[in-house]
Amino acid sequence: MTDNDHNSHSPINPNTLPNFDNMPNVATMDTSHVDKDQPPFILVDGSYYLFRTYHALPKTMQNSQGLITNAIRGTLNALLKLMRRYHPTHMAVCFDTKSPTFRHAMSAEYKAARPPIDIELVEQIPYIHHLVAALGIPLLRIEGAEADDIIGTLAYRAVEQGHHVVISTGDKDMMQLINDCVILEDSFTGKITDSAGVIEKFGIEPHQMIDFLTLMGDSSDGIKGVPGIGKKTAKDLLNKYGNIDTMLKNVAEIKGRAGKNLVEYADDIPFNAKLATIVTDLAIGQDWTDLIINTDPCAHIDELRKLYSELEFKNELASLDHPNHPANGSASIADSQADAESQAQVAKSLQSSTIENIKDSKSHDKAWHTILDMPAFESLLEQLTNAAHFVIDTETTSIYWRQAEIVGLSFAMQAHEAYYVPLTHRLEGDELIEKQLDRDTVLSRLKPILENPNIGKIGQHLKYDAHILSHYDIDLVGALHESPNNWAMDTMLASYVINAAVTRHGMDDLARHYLQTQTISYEDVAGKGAKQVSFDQVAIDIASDYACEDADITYQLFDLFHKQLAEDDNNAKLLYELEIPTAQILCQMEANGILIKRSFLNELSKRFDEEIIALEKRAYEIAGEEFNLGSPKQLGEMLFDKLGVPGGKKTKSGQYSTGEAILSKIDHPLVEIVLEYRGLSKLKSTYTDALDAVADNETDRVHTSYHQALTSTGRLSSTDPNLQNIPIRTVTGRLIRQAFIAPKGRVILAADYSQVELRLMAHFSEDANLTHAFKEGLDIHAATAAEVLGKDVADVTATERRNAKAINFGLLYGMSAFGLAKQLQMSRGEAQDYIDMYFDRYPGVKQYMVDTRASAVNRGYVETILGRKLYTPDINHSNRMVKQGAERAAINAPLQGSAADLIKLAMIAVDKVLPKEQAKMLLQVHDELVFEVDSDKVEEISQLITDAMQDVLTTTAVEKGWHVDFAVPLLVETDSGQNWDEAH
DNA sequence: GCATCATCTTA
DNA sequence: GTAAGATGATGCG
Repeated sequence: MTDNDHNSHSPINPNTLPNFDNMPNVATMDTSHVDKDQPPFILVDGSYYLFRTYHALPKTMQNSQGLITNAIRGTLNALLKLMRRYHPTHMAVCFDTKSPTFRHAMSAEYKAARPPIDIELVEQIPYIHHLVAALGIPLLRIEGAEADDIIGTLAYRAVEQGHHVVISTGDKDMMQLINDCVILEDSFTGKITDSAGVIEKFGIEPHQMIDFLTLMGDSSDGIKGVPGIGKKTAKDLLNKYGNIDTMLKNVAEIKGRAGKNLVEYADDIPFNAKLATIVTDLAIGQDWTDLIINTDPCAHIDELRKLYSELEFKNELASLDHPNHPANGSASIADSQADAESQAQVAKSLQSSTIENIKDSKSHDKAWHTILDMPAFESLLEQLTNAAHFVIDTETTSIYWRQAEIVGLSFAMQAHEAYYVPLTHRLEGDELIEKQLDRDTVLSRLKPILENPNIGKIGQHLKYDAHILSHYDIDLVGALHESPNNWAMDTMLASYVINAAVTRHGMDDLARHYLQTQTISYEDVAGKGAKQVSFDQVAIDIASDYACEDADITYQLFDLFHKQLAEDDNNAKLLYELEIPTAQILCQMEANGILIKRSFLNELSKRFDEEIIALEKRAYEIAGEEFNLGSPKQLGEMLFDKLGVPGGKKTKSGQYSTGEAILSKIDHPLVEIVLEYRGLSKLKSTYTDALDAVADNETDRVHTSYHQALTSTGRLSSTDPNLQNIPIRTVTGRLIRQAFIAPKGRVILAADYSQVELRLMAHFSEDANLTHAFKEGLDIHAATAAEVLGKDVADVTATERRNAKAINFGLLYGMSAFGLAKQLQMSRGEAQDYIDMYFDRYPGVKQYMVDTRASAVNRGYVETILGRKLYTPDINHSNRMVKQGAERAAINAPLQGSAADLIKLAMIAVDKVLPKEQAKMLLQVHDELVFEVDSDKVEEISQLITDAMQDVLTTTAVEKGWHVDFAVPLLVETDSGQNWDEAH
């Protein structure tokens, strides 16, 4: 099918800039003459529906030819909805065209910022154009004009001539066109916005919308805005001054950053205002009176029939034989016409995208029970014993597992039914509420069931519940029969494996996204902020609803994910063979903790403090006055204003940039002091003081928490404290590492994968040179320098090696010449030459970059070595910067993500062979594992770990069904010593 | 009291 | 240029 241009109109010269000074203003025009009894003139922002429905509706809407039809259906539904609602006589659907407009002429960025649209959407566009035509609705595409401006112009003319207007769009920029007789209606979300709606949403009037956007900026439209002025400040300033002109006249009285930046960026305001303004006086031929809907049922019925059958819109097709034509806007037909399934899909997607339409989970028929007596508990025990699997959730006094005590337990054995067993809810005076069952009795009766490996355990973030239960000497185990590994399902990890990027993986997020259900929030039951109480202070009936809902929702999620995983064998394997076993190991590692030498940390802290004070004193002498050395703002003003040092650059929020990269270029005694001050105060506050504060007072061990469902690539993250960013690069920083020690009779042993991401690059790219270097065991950075410069490895200088190292890292990060130039302090051209030389010598690597970008664009995801799909949602973003960012992330993701897969496999492999009496796994730092090991077994255990890690792809991975023919050797380096520094 | 910015730490 | 988390300063309510 080809696009049919019979509805396109004569071009507008994109180089002719509109006259913004005399632009007619829809929001402020006179509307007293408008007759509201007539049906409104409807202007549809076709481009909005195209993009919105394409991204919001499932891609599973397809015909048997594999054509995705979600945007076609979504846009069609929007049109039909409008016709049903208004029975309009005049209407137009407006689309952008590909040709440049005056906005391109205004801004170079605008010109460059036209990325390709997803092919799956492009394919749908001609169908939409044809459908609009076949429905008898005028379609407007004007070369050189944007849909927004066509709509603005026609809306103005219609109102001028006495008609009221409905603009069908969800684009907030269009709010500037609202007045008494012009409203916006988003037919996808159902939201209608009039003047009151604008005031409610942004606190300003529609006629202030242009100024509002100009001040605040709008990244999606490339409007920069004034730094330091966001939604809120823009609103307040407009309320005070009415408009930007008045604001600028009184700018002297505007305090703070906003006032300062208004002056500084005043010159940019007119330009931004133009970008934000919708044109209302385009020289287009059509008048609203020309845009008549053809309501003759027979006019295009054959065309419609053809389209519906090709698209396989069955119910729409059937409805054509009905006496009424859909273009009549007959409600009875329109309601019956979309087929039930796709209507349901549309409805589902709608619910997930608008909070107002989300169910609350209580609207179901529910059977939620509170267990308060032994007979009821006995009955529950019997059900749990006989269940193949069930959901368990613990309620506790804290979100930190280390200090949490159990308050109650909830269970679910099927959807829509749940049980809560309150144990230690308290009255205000901390007294236990009497009617509850005894905690220890309940736990001891549950213990055999929770420890029974044949009864599957399901939960949301089970690592947490496992920690809690282990406080009470219960070892939570129990898998599904079809998956051998422990725990039947962790819904958080399941969601993470299925799609790490589509949503966060907290239960509230999962309920909203997958079940279209808004759960009771913790704040609802326990209050928020300082007034929040712990769960044992929540009344039992309220707590029971909350806890039962958690278990119920978790069960429903289990049902859903179980089905989804049955259809994707690799995802199931990633969950059951990789993530869940990893979670169990993490649970042990967190519980182990790492011993620290408190006295040493305290000494360091004291030493740092003395040096900091001395530095402050010297700084004040140089500056001539006291100021806060830790304040970038005060430092910037002191250095660049008061002391008059040249080289001041400002950040986007208007203050001087004083980052290390800038300061280290400045030759001034104060700078030296500041850099040393910063280094020391960072070490003191973030490490020496903080570690001492979080260490267990009895055991002197520090227990981090690993978050397993957070990063976009599959890496773990570590918090409270973060033990993945302990210093190593500087001598002083390394002192911190010396505080991490082993207990008497043991040593710290660290094992890390050498150059794992570059090896993965060699594997994926199959580049002959890179592969060769690793196979020969060369110093990879020196080898790169030698290769690129065409000299012998032995002749490579230190600088040459350093540059090669930077380029190797750059590769992993999706490097640009700009970025490399900054890193190496060379010109962009030099950096580009260097990159060109590199790609000339490593053509496989270049090809990998090209292929990975293409894969991300075409499929919407990239894959790791174990087949984990990492989705790249912004890969076709309309903003060029965002898109390029997504491309770099897409290049990096398979490398970083595969390294994460490998270390998880390694943890599982090592855990299996590690003699638990003689060694403990303590930490994971992305490509490194840290252990404490009996001193007399170091050699032996070190070898055990090295072998397990190096052979992981030929042993553990294969056992679990992943067959990877890795292109280069995996190398593990180990070392040991009295502390973590010595072990590295 | 809470959110955001700038800065700095790691792989 | 990728991926994270913690801190102090600052500004807002």
